[in-house]
Amino acid sequence: MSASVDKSAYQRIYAVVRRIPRGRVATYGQIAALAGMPRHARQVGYALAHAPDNVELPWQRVVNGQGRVSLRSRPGSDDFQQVLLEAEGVEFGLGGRVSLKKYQWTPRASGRPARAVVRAKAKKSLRK
DNA sequence: GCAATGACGCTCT
DNA sequence: CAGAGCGCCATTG
Repeated sequence: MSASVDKSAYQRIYAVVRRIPRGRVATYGQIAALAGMPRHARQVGYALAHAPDNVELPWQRVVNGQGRVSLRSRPGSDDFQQVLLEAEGVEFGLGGRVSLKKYQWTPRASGRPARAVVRAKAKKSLRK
């Protein structure tokens, strides 16, 4: 019950992550925005860290805003995630970087990253 | 209740 | 394009 303050919030994040199609990646901020918390990118990572393994959760498709695989407290896992993504068709750059411009997932699926839309959403929630 | 931490993001240099 | 700094916010000790 420690992490179950508001199960809906975490469940929301998991639902969004589960929604990511294969061969595509999403950023923490994007997931947070889609989950209803624009500025809670960090919390998304926290939620995934506490994510139960009894449910299918493609956390591997979640990367940071730099298109890089976030390092975890456990070494070696970063490589594992990259391998999984490569197996899905996602190509990494030399610095282990992915072209979000090509692989970032978009709920609208217009063929092109609707980052502007996501940004507008976040802006809407910006404090006045 | 306060202090420290963390699978992050954005801006400036 | 890459590296470093500051900001945000919930969870944990």
